Amino acid sequence: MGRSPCCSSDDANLKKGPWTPEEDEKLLDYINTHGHGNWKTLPKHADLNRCGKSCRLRWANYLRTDIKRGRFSEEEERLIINLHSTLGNKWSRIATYLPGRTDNEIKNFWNTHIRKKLLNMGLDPNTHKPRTDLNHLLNLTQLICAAQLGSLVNPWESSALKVQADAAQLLQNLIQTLNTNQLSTITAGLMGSQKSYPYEGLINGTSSLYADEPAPVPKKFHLMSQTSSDQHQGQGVIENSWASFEGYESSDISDFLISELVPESPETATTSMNQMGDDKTNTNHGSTVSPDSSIFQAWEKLMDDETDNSFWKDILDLASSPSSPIL
DNA sequence: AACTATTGCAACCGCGCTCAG
DNA sequence: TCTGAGCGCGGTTGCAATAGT
Repeated sequence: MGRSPCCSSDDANLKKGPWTPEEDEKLLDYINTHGHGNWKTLPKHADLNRCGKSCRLRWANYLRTDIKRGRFSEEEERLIINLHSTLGNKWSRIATYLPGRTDNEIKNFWNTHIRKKLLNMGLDPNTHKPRTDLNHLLNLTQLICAAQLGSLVNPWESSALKVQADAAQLLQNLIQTLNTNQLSTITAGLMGSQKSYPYEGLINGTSSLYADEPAPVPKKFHLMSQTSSDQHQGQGVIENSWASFEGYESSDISDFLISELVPESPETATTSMNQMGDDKTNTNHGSTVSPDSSIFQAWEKLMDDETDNSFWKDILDLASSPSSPIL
C-alpha cells in the first residue's frame, strides 16, 4: 500500500512554482506527439525539470485543449450547487458533469463564490440546510436592526428593502430548521405579496441566487454523451454521467437540479433524484404557504410552546414592534 | 501615491486507491 | 496475499491582482 515518494522530498532540485511559457510549450509538444504515458518518466523525456505530478497537474488544469475558460454560467453554478448537495466535495465527480471544467476550477469556484453565497443566504454550505449557529442568529438581529434604521431614514430606499428581505430569509431558514409544518409557513408573510419562499425562483428556475440579477432565461440544454457506453435517459446523476440528461429541456433540468438545494428533510433529499426520471414536473419544496398567515402570531405561539427563552423573545419583540419595517 | 486588506486562482502536498508483479 | 509504484483526489498554500483606506 505504501505511498509513493513521488518528487516531494528527494528531488530538491526540481523546479516548483509557476510554469513558464517555455515549459508549457515543452510539455504540450511532448504530449501532443507522444501522449502523456507514464507521468513519472515524462519530465525526463520532455526535458522538463519538474516532477511528473506537477506536469500532470499543469496539463490537466491548464494546458488541455478542451478546457473552458471564463466565468461559470448560472446554469453551471446551479448544477454545481445541486451536485454538491448530492455528492459533497467530490470535485472530480462533479467535474464530469461540467464539460470543459476541471475539478480544481470547480473547487476554487465553490470556495470563493458559492460557499460565501450560501453562507450569506443562511445556508450551511456543507449540508445545504439552514444554519442554526448563534453567529448566524446574531446576523439576524443585526439585519433587523439595520432594517429598522434604514426604514426610519428612508422606508423606500432599496438597500433598506434588501436588508428587510435578507432578514426575512434568515428567519425563513431558521424556521425551516425548526421544521414543523406550522412553522414552515410563518415567514411567508415576511415577503408580503412577493415570493412565498425565498428559493422558489431558484427551484423553479425563474430567478437567480442573486437578488439583483435577472431570472435566467431557459435555453436548450441538451447534454451530449462523452462516451457511447453510458447513454441512459432519465436516471440519477449519481449512477450516470452527465450524458444521462440528454433529451431533457433546460427547464426540466433546472427543476430537478435545484430541487435539492434546500431539502426539506433527509428523506426528500435522498429520493428526489431517483424521482427525476418519473416525475420531472415535481418541484415541490415543502413550502405550502398561506399568504394570510400571521407570522408573528405563529412566532409568539412558538415562544409559548417552547420556552421562555429571552433571546428569542427579544428577536420577536424587535421584529413585531409597530415600527418594525418588516411588518 | 503608498500602504493594507481582500480576493481569486494556480500550484503544491499528502493521503488513499488501484493494480501489476 | 503482499508489496510498492503510479495515479488521482481533496485540502491547503502562496502569490498576484484588485479594492479599500
